[in-house]
Amino acid sequence: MRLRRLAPGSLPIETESLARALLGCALVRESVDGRTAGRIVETEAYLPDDPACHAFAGKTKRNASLFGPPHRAYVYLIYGTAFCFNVSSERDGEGAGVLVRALEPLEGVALMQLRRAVASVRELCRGPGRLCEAFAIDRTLDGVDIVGDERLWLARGNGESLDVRRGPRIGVTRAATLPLRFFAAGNPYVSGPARLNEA
DNA sequence: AGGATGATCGTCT
DNA sequence: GACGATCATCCTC
Repeated sequence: MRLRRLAPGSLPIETESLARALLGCALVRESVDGRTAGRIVETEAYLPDDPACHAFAGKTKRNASLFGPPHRAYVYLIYGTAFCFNVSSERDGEGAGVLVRALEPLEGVALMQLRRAVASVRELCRGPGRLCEAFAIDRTLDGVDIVGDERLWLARGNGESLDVRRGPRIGVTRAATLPLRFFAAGNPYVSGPARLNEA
């Protein structure tokens, strides 16, 4: 499959715009075991001065990537069991980012199945922790430049436009009602409860 | 040094 | 739908 890198500078900096722009792009992971790729179908924006954003309480060692230049990976461990992958946003020095919640598998399905021990293609990357496991994304990739890196990078979408909807973010306890989750309507690879994927 | 917390997942009913 | 696993990180003492 032909995967073409995003042109440098083609992604927006502002958080909500970035969350929208990432939908439809392909995420590509190159590892010693081979390549996996998937189309981004669900994202969540975590804004500056957003109580739900990890950057809200200030810069720490863990969340430093959120405060760096835009379009860097921010990877962290949640509940001791799963990694979550984000793309940093806003200018250098400002803490914000976009969580990637679900991918539609495009390439390397067998490798994903090996890593996840799950046969169902639908479940391979349906959820932030699942996609990180399928793509072997962990803290060693924290901070990489998602546009220029060789191991983890973004590719252009295939041109077909997605029907983008928005709604409340999943699993957050603070600022729970803000409609900052973006997803492709009707796409079976989108995570979250069905009732939130209709509107 | 110790305790609370959490942007999840898989399993069970 | 409910619940427990599991641990890096951060805050407080």
